[in-house]
Amino acid sequence: MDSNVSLESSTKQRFAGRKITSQRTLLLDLIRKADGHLSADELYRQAREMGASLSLSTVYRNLRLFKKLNLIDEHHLAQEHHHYEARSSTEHQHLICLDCGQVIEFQSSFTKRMKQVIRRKMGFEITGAEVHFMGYCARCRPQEEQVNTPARSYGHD
Amino acid sequence: MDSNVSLESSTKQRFAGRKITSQRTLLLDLIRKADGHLSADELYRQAREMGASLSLSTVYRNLRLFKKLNLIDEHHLAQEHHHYEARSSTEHQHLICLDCGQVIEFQSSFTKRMKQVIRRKMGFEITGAEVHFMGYCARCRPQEEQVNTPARSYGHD
DNA sequence: CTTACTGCAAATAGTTTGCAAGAAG
DNA sequence: CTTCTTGCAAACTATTTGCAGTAAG
Repeated sequence: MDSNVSLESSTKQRFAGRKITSQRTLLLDLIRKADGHLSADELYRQAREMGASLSLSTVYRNLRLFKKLNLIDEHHLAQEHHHYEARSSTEHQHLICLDCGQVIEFQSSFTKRMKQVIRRKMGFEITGAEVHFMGYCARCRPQEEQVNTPARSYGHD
Repeated sequence: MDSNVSLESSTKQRFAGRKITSQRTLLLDLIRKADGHLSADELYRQAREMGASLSLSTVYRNLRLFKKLNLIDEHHLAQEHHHYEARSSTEHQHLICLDCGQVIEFQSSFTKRMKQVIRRKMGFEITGAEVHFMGYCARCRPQEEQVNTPARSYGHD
């Protein structure tokens, strides 16, 4: 299955015929080195802090390009703006704490299996997944058990 | 028994002390009757078509309220705007076709199980989930097995 | 040289907010 | 009557685009 992975290939190949500009190289580098997910604005700021000369439009334009070339993934987390991260071989999901706002990554084989089932049962060919769980992390979780919780009648757990 | 189906309770209870306005009643009705997910704008348009007098801000304000009261769920699909739908007892996930744009709902017990595992393993209390799979539906799926070809009109930029 | 890329500013899309008028309780 | 809600317009945030100048190939 790894026969066609090109994430590590040369810069030339990366951009598939497009021109290699300092902005593109830097942006992709920053995304790859970031350990989490970045917003367009965070990315822009980081680039400027490194002394690079580029504009926010360039950031957006290139994010779109990278996405099209499958170099990065775009996530629609529970926030107003998007987040981007380098496409990696290890697929993962996100836990979002509604209190402290942190985003925790986790892995689960469920997603992979779910995809298989969907392809078989519905003929839907899945190319990308976004799995987000919202809730409260161990630290922010309320201690006491609510008695009259109105919003949790999902066939119990 | 805790199986209070609060979704069907009286209008008074619904808004938890807030005032009951014609706009609120209509909006919630429309959301409940819609079989899919609506955007704020679609909802606004539908309401206007029914002759109702309301503004887009009112739609947004009330969507926010309904969300807070757990009457509806907000989804961040792979689009620029949000989608809303009545909170229902049957939890479901979304398949989004990147070609024709349709959003298909499906159910899977995987999600429920994943949530259990996460709570046990990570102590993360999950209150809401968004599971989206992007890809190509049976109709739009290319016949040939081109998985890695970015395919289709890449035009430029 | 040629064509694609960038920066800037202006344009959009989606959503929020301040304030005065109006409706619910 | 009092308080909450609405409508309108203006504000805001995230993102896109037109155009002329600039850099990559």
